[in-house]
Amino acid sequence: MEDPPANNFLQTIISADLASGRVSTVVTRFPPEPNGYLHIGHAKSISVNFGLALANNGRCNLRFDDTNPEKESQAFIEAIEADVRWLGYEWDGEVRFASSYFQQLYDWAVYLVEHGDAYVCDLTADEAREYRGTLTAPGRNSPNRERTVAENLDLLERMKAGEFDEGAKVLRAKIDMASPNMNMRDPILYRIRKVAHHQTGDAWVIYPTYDFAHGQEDAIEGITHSICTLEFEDHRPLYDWFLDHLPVPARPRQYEFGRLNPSYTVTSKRKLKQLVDQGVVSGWDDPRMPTVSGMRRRGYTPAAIRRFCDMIGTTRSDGVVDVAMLEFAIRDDLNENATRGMCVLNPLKVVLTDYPVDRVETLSAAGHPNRDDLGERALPFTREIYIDADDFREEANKKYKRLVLGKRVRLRNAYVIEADEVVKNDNGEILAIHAHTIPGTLGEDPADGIKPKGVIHWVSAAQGRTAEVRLYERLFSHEAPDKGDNAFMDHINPASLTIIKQAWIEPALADAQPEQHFQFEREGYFVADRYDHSAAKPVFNRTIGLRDTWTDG
RNA sequence: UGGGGUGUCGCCAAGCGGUAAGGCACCAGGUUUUGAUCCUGGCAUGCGGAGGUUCGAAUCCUCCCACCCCAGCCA
Repeated sequence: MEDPPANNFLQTIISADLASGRVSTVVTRFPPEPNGYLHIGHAKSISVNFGLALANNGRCNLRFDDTNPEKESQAFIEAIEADVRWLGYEWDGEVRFASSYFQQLYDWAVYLVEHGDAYVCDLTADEAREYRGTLTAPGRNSPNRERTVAENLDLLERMKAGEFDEGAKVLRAKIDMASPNMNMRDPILYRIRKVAHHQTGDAWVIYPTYDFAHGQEDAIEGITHSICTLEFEDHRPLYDWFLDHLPVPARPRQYEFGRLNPSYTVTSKRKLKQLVDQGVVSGWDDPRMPTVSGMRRRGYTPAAIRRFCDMIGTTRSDGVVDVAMLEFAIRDDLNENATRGMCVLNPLKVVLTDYPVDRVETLSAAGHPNRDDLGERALPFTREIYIDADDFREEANKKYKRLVLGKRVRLRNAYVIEADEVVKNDNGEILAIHAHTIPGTLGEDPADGIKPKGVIHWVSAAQGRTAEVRLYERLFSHEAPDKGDNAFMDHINPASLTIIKQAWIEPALADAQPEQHFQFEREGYFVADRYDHSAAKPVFNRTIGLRDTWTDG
């Protein structure tokens, strides 16, 4: 892993802990709930947790926080494992599950009851909310708060045995209903849910809440630094309270960092799901989705995503990160590593009238302008070729560096040509260009000293192949689509996907393997679609366009 | 109006009492058979605000302001 050592407040804490001897080995964990797909925000968390373990010669567990069977599934578990691996990380040992600690957690619940620290409460959800008080007013004690230990033990056992209906009873910690921290107002430890669990089946009808489970899971696994996002900060006193009141085998500590909020995107599971459900995108792995699987299909690389996470840093402030930074990371990676090729998106035929009709000249082009190890590719040149319609104008000002009637242009990796005439139909639409080659310009400037102003890409009409090309742009046209409740649906970019059914690609590109990355010169970075691409029917997705500083003249 | 946080360039982010790193973006040049890459230069007398301590403050103190999180039997 080439991740540079992190230098942030978490590393500072870890270094101090290592130096003081509080911990001898750093153990972190990435604890997703298997109720959805991983997105760019999770990628940051993964990068932080695995990165810190790696940088300190420690370990990082992958633990599914599966305490709420209603929303979870095995399918999500498998997808998450695949995403973590794809990002380039390997967890320590076997995958862990909170559910495999259910018996231990229950035993600890009994322990709290025995010590007078927890009680069974009969309040309904509505009543409980009312008893809880508000942000500014203290709550009131539950009428069941002073039940005897014996009675609580009996009730808890019967909850576990399935004697009560869902919602009829909960187990709560006895802390302080007047605490200014809402999380300390007798939080719920167990609730009754008579649904099968994807891991434990019908073994349980009561399930622990996040608060009662997380810290203890960390203790069981010997997690030294339990890193989560800022919104859990208020839960830390509770996290510590459980560890203080239970005979846990270790003493983990919780630390929080600021969530990643990229501009022009939404990352809440609810909103992403809405995009999928309403058909705005084709699925969770649609190339426009900020999910790990979506970015993968779009053509982002694990290295670029990791690099991006390093670039943005890890702090306790939460701001909006400009997606331009993510775009920079992927361009930077692909510029260095992607093989070059030529693809004409908006074809305009050019007939080279001086070139023999049946002649096929096999030229050679570098796989990469400054990396010989990426080899060369054969490039057939013929009398009829396609160029992009945007690369020709009948007349243009001096800033236009492409083909202009009566002027010259360099065909990338081939000859310099000069446009002689425009062929139009009755409606005045351009059908083709007639041009001629300038002899001796293969790898050489024109002998007459009249150098072309620009270079354009092209594909042989006779030897090229057609391909479907999907041009993706940002899903949202608003910098902060997440602002407001449902407003994000109003900011969807109607042009986020343009499908070109018949683009022309040079023959070498038909050999692309699914998920292979390319730079289509002068256009951008593209990837052969993970699912739809084949040699028989090539399909490429635009990952990101090339940086374009050309201001039209 | 209770509690917990955060405020350094358009964005991210170093800095931890000694006189504002870096990256992204942007702007201006140079190189270039990709208007890409690459290279060079520019870009905070200022660190949310106001006071104060100090020879000296983004860094310490006081007060104020803005924004974020918390009232799921979600995580």
